[in-house]
Amino acid sequence: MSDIRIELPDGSVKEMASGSAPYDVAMTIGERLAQASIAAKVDGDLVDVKSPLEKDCKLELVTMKSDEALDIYRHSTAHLMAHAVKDLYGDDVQVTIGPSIENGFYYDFFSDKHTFSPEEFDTIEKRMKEIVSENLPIEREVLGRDEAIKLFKSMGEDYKVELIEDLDEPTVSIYRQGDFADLCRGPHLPSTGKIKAFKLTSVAGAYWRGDEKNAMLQRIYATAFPDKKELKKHLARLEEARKRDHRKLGKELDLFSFSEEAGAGLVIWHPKGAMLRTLLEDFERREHQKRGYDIVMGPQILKTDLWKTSGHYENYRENMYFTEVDEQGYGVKPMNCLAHMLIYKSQIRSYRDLPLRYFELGTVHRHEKSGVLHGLLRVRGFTQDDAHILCTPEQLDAEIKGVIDFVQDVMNIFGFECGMEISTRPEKSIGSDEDWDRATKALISALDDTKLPYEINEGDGAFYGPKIDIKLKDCLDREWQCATIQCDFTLPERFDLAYVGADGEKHRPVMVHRVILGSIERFIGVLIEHFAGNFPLWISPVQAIVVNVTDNQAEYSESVFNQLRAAGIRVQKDLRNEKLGFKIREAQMEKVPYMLVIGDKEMEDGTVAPRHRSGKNLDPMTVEQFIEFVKDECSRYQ
RNA sequence: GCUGGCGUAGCUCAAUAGGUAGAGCAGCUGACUUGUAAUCAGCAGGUUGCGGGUUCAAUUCCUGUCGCCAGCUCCA
Repeated sequence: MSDIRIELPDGSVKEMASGSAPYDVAMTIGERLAQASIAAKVDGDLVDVKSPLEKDCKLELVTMKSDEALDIYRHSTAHLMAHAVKDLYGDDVQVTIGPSIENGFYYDFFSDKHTFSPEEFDTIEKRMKEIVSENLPIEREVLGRDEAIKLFKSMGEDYKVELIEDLDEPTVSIYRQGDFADLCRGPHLPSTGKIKAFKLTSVAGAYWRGDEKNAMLQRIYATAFPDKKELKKHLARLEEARKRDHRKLGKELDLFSFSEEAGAGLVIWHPKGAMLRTLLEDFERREHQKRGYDIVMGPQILKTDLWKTSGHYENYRENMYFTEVDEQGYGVKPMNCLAHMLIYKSQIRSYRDLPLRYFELGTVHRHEKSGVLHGLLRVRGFTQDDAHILCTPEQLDAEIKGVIDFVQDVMNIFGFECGMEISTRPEKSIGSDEDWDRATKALISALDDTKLPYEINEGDGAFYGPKIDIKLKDCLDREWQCATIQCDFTLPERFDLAYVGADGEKHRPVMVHRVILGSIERFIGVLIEHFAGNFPLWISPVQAIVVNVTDNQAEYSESVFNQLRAAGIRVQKDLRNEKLGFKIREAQMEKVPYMLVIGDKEMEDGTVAPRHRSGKNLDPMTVEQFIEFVKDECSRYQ
């Protein structure tokens, strides 16, 4: 057998017999490296440590320290779980697929005989641990297509058969560990004994191949880490995240509620929540005015015919609420664009008028499927900070840049890091190539200017134009779209919008549809979790609370309260005959930024003793000083 | 919408071989006049989400419906 030349990352070259495996190469370097190697990269492709090398190549060993390792580790743990499930339930369940995901993996099973429940997790985990301690070798085997189909048919694994039948390959690989075999591209850990720490977390339904027309499978989610310490850390992190869940905090801080009687997905804002919302809305109006937007307002319902003109009746009807009075049909608005179109059309527009930027805090209603509702993050009635920019094609570029800047300014103010995505022309779409090209380039160049990373989703744009989506994460790392910037070629067309150009001819304006926070509801939801309810002073519904030590200071406390309120501070008072510690505790749980303690000392000196919710005490100061102090801390934004 | 789980006092939760509900906190009343995360005592509080069924008897079993949770699908 001839020798092959294997180049290692440090540039050195090993001469090995053809057919040697990466494991053998590792052994020539050291046994510890060989034991630590869980896979290898051959000319950039991931393979098993035991897969034979046939020709000259570049080799890189993959240990748990490398980025790819965790994926492989979790994928192997998914096989381990499937193995355990097959051992326990045999032919009652069929395996399908089980990829690694962030922090762990899942595996989808089909069964019409057995329904998994979390109570079984212990049993499954126990069996998994047994297989780990058996330290079974995980072996790759390459089969011909027909052979593989025959094998999985004999095993009664219909889903695997379907997968192979759809594969356009002459051969497929399977991985065996003990008597368990699974169709898989690999690579995998060399043996089950390498798996150290995992925990099944939940079970939920999932459609076969993600299509709701297909069978519903049972998906078991699990988390897996290279060692127990990291697993524990991850579970603690999840626990911590649950504490800042906006649905929990919303109730505890008395911000909002939902009522079964009112209807699902309809937010009821309590005084503190409504205050928070009002502060954000005021902020938005100021910021939009600064940037040359005109504030407009449209009606809540518009005639059905108009929704036909816009195309919503045809494309969006299932999501809309309709009503009929005096034989006239109306649609409750799911979007704000219609009235904005009408404002544009209310007079003849010159190119000198453009760009026009119409801004509306527009409340819309959409009948979302019941299963998707989620606290404030997905509701049926919400208010968008919506604007439509109508401009000439030449102005598009600058307008988009302006919006991106706007989004960045605002996200910086709140301290959000956000992920950006750009979506390009889908197959089914309208508009000329030239329009799409111009708009897509405008979006890309604007994003390039920000120097921030972004992803491109080819063909994921709306049918009417390309878009940029900006996503924020909730406390459990689920992403939610907030800001979005969309170019639209349909509406100007459908509404026959025009402007008179310098040439005296009619031209079609371009429309940009954009939101900054997205929906006030969703943004507040994310905001609550981001700050864990400890809102910055400028948006805290209650900024300070006056707390007296005994009845003796009641009158003075009352006057302090009145002064603060008159100065525009959002202040409350707690003059109950309770111990100071008790009152502090309550204010603390309400996450009030400043507690103004007033005892005999403060009363005599004409001061207050502010205690910050962090537990830090400020030096006593006069009421005037405190007012200045608060105004100063808020001054950047209001 | 789909799959699975769940719905008990304002809140957090108890109560299974079916036998008409119990605790803490909050609330109310009283005492205590208190210095930075819970003072004590007493009182009151529920047609067990809602409708139907099985049963001598249903919080518990069945069914429909509304809502909530996890995920899928879809979207701000």
